[in-house]
Amino acid sequence: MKPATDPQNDTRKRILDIAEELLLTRGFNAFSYQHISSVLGVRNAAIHYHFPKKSDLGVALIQRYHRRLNRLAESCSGEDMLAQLERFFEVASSYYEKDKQVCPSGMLSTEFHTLPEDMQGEAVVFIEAMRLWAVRIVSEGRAQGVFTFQGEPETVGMLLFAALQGALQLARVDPVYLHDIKKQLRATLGVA
Amino acid sequence: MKPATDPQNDTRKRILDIAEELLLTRGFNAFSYQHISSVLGVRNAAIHYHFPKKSDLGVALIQRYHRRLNRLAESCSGEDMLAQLERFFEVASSYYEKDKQVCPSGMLSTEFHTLPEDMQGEAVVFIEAMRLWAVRIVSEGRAQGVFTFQGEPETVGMLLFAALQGALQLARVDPVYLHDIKKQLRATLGVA
DNA sequence: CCAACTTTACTTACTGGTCAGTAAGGTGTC
DNA sequence: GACACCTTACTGACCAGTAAGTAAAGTTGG
Repeated sequence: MKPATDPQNDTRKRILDIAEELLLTRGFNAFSYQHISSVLGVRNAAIHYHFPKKSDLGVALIQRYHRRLNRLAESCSGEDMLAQLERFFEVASSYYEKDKQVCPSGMLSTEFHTLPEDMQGEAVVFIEAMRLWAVRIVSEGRAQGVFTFQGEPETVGMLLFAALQGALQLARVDPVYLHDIKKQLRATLGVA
Repeated sequence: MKPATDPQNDTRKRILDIAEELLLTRGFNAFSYQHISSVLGVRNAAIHYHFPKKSDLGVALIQRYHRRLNRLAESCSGEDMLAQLERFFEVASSYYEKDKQVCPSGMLSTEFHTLPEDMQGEAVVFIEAMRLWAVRIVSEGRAQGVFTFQGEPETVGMLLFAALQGALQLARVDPVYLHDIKKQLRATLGVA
């Protein structure tokens, strides 16, 4: 039985929360420990206590995304495929609605070349998990006769993933992208 | 009549060429005037002579992309729509083949929040021009009966644009994305 | 035609700021 | 008294940007 504000993990969790927001709005190269510590009201070195290197923080962030993804994909695996598709869309929309964030895969793949090696490794497995989720939705959706489309489920899943990633980024420049591309993806999957 | 190596513009052009490579591989926030000057074999301040602020360099880069886009879109406007679609794909592929670059719109929209204001303005009009090119190809292609698809040409054009942007980024993590998404886009447009 | 100037395209040298990361010390809790 | 969780104080690297100087090429007036 732990108290509401667990002293053990509270600061660590708040660091991750602030870092997540900074990662998805500014990018890994464009935020600093100063940004986090000033929001948190602690000193710089306090962040280094919990995450000695910035890449430790980055790896922890990606692993948290990965755990969330697994939990979400599992939790909605019982729903019908149309609902699961909308869940996929909702994930994207929820990022946009929070300060026009992009999705983690969009930021990580774009910044990939400048990421520390340990983060690159985590990013690869996380992004592969994202791809598999998209492919599974499309694949099962067609098997159940809910989706109809040209091409293979594997490539349509990748199209779904890549298009939403691009839409979230382009929505920063023109908000219509997110709505229009979700609408078009429904049409492409034959559910419009 | 000017010599092959125009002393007037040679350095300026070489700065833009090196900066372009750095922008599309590392991102605007992740390259410095030091990177450029060391490659060019000049001192840091020489870059500042040609581009006083880093944002001046950024704006010049985007404007050059925009001019190139206009030239390319115009030069292939006489070809049949299938060829124009392949031109669009070739632009994406050529970025990937050069050190796994992403497309300018992908980098600029992802980094949008951290870009200087003058660059943001240029990025908006450049990205809008990209969108219009994609929409025009899809729109004319369907009008001519070359493409058949579910949904509206406007949203399919945006899907084409966003999906390729995402594919170029994800190709850094797994090279299959670029090929598979091009293939799927052809299928979605009914030309497979 | 040439001397005096102006301009172009740099250089060296520097500033002030930000950055990740470290070392050593303090303080409260089990 | 050991440990968790911070603090202050610091280092060295990198960053964009500036100021002042310089060498060469171009321009102009006599």
